Amino acid sequence: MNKKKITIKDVAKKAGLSITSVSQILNGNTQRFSEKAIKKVYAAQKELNYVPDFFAQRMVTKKSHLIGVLVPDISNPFFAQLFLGIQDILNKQGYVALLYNMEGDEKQESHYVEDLIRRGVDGLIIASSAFSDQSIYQALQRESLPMIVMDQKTETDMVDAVQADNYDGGKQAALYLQELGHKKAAVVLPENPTVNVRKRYEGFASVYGDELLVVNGELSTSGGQGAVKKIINSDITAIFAINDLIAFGLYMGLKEAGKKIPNDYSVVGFDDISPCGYVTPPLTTIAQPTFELGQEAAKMLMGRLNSPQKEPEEKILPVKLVQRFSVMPLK
Amino acid sequence: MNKKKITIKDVAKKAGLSITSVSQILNGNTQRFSEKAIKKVYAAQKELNYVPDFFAQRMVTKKSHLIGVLVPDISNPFFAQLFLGIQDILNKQGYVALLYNMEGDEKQESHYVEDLIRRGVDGLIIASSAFSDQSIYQALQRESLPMIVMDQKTETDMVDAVQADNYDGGKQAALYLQELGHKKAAVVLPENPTVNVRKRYEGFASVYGDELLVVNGELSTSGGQGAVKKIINSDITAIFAINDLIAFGLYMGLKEAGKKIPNDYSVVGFDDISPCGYVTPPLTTIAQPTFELGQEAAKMLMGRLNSPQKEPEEKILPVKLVQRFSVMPLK
DNA sequence: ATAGTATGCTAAAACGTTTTACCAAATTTA
DNA sequence: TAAATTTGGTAAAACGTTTTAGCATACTAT
Repeated sequence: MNKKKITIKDVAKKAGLSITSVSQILNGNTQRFSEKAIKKVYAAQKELNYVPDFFAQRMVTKKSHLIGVLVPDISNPFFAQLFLGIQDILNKQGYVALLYNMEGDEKQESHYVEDLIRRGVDGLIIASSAFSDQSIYQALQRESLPMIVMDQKTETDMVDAVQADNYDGGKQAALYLQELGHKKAAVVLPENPTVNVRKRYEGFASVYGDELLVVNGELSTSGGQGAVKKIINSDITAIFAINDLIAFGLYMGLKEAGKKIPNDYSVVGFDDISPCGYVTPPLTTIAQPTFELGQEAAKMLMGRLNSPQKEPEEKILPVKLVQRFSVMPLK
Repeated sequence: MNKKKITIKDVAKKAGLSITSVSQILNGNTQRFSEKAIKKVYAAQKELNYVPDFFAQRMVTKKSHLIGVLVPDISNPFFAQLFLGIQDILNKQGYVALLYNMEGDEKQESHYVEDLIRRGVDGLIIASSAFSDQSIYQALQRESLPMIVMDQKTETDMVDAVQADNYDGGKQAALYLQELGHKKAAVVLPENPTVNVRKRYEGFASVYGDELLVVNGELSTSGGQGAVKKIINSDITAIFAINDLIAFGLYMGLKEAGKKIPNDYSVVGFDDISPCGYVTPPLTTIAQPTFELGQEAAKMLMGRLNSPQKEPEEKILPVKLVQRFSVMPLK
């Protein structure tokens, strides 16, 4: 039970060198040292099974190799997938992600951010909505913490950003539906949409113009379910669900109402989360490169960490329509 | 741009007291101090907007208030939900979860655990499989780090554990199916099942005995899809998918094969993840109290942190059958 | 031979807390 | 009134690194 922590001092003693030398060599600054010294240090390290104390290290370097990640809902497979992409890159670079789930209380977002700052994260990836909160942005500026915002870039932000081509996605969905003969369409989206969601809508609206029925519903299955009432009271034949969860809600609601997809209504979603494939009928949707989106965000953050002064960058990844069986040509 | 870090020293100076006093008071050890001193310290803190440096604090206290969480696949909504439950409790207590996703390379699990240890986590929640790896266990013992294992408890482990009543779940599924007249059933599960999965199987087998067709398939949709071939070549009428993802795979495979659920085959799943509700037909399944499972694990870990010497505890949460529309009585 | 320059290494400061051990003054007890 | 105790506080050590500044010694060039 005598757990004596092994410190750099022990290694130095065993190697017959100074603490400084051990530190330098172990950190790769080997230029100024002899072969022999280097060998001895590594040998001692191995023998003692020495690993530097994380907190002591961080205290002096001020780098935690910790990245804060904020998502609105990790139980939405889209964000789980996104997180996986982020983690993929981060881990390869020796960084680790601290995941915070906003779940409802997005007002508290600034509270979480404060906490993340306290814990000494080196940077943030914000895939959540309430970034609009100016106070967050200022807190980050104050600490000069780099961050990447996902899908939330407003034109004025001087901040790195990565997003999917939401506008084009909406447009593709609309073009596809129109080509198949659908004259009138509905789109269901939240009342106060975040930027990315609004872009999808705008892309869609750019082709459907006035022949568009807008129905409000939250970004969840119940949001979609709640929207069907208005839809079945209209004369539209196609529905654009602003995300897949809403589309699934429509599935449920429409079934309850005795309507068939795609016979009565064609529906296309957005995201391409995995249930799209095993729902009935499989959902035609606009696929985001979700994993890659996460990777890209992480890469961009790593990039900024290495060169803090470079110009804010913005990356837009393409989306594509994946055709399954929830859409039919209107005869 | 002159970002001078505010330290406890600054607070001490402003309050006209010693560093020691400030530290004590701010940490709630106010007994030995006068009202006046206390007031002054708080005032100074507020005025300077002082917050203790995380790493300096940790370096001396050795507590990170960080909990490592290992899951096999965060994109499975089950684990996302579980994580939410964990986070719910942890955050309320001022702790934070470090989520690691094992995704495939479970051999690397011990590598991740090492990393978690290096980063100074105060404890671990392991919902992953390869805990069998003895070396992990030893590493943790060596550092005397508390951990909770989920769904992986083998009889011999002297470790805190929380799990769902997997055996009973399997049994409930079987009883239900049998009652509806199904004489022969199949169960699909991985070749080398983890403990929890085996328990489900055993519970199911305890009622079906010999009339049981065992088909192997991984814990994913593709695992279920791959299993249908063997199933349609048999004379069984009911299928127990050892988790919901497998069930969804069966949905896809059976459809391809031109079979209908529940008319041709009744299927029941396990977990009750959210897609169960919007798949067609909605999936009858054994519901785990997923969120609560996570909460319970977190609570138990907090408990052990506070009293390291208490006896290892084991908690089993009940599961229940939720009937939807993927099962029919056999006429 | 002498100045200059690599080469190989180290002592000590710094990072910002918590904790330990102790002290002086004021109050109580005998 | 002397001794003991309580009250309100502090100085300094410790935590385990990285980094800065510098120091011999040996080699090179003039």
